[in-house]
Amino acid sequence: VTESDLQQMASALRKAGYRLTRARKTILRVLHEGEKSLSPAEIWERGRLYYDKLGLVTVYRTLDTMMQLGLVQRVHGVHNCHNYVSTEQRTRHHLVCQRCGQVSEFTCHGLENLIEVVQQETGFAVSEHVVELIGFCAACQRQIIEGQRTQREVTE
Amino acid sequence: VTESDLQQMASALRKAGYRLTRARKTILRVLHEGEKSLSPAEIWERGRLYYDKLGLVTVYRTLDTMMQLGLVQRVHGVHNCHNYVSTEQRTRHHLVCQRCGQVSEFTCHGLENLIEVVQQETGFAVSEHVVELIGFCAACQRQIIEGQRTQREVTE
DNA sequence: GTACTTGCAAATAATTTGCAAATAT
DNA sequence: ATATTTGCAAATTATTTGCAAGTAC
Repeated sequence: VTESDLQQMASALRKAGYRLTRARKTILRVLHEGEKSLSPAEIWERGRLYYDKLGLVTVYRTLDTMMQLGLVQRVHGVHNCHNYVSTEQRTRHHLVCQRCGQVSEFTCHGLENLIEVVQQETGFAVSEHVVELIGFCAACQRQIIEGQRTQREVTE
Repeated sequence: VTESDLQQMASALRKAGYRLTRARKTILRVLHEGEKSLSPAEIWERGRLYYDKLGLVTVYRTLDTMMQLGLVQRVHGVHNCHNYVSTEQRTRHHLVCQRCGQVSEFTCHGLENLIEVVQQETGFAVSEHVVELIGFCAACQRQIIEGQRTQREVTE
């Protein structure tokens, strides 16, 4: 999450022939600094702190183009599938905290093997994959335990 | 995809204290015979062939309760995340054809190991996962090749 | 200067809620 | 008999489109 990452994403837009407008820079920035995945509405909300004229429609349109360029990815929770994160690395493997929403990435060993086996067995040609682990991050686990303790104290 | 599977799902509803209504039986049946994942609107459309008074709202509500009971699962395509399939087995691993929409399941060897490693490394407690492979089924691969051949014949 | 982009308003699509009538047990 | 469930209409929410004004290059 460095400044140069941001530059890189900006130049990817430029290379593809898109103009580097204030709205797009704002959206890039918001996605970039977000440690968790964000809905279009949330991106809009945060973006207006930097650029108060930003329109929600522009957020939708920009997310579309950025998806096409592979600069952002959709995050598929068990329920919510409409959040986005910026593609920092090329790994497509998200670890999603179902309490605080934090999204981190993990390296997924052995997936290539699995894909190979499945292709052999089924005749499928696999071109994409969605792999997400959903659970509770370390911090939230601690807070949940705290909460239980507090509750017990109150109840008794 | 047998008749007794259907019975089983029906009795799961009953056990959870839900009534076995005509609408619910219809929705179960549609999901059950569907080889591919279906959107709420598609389920409604197919369901009305069996029960013409079926309401779309009921489809939404029934899908909610069936999700809660684990009788259906959402299928997360790269774009579309609002389709459902019935949970025949307990595997949560879908192989999705991006051309014809067919959903099949595959056995996912080695995932437990991966989850274990990630938990160790990150302190995350993983409780759910979404693993989907997206690509082209064998039949669609053949048809694509056919199509190219035909096109070439036409062009030349 | 000009083509691309924006933001608004309005249109469309998707999902949820309130409630009287219907029905499963 | 009665509590649950339904289906309709209406409300809400999410997303897309048309278009004149604005802006990056």
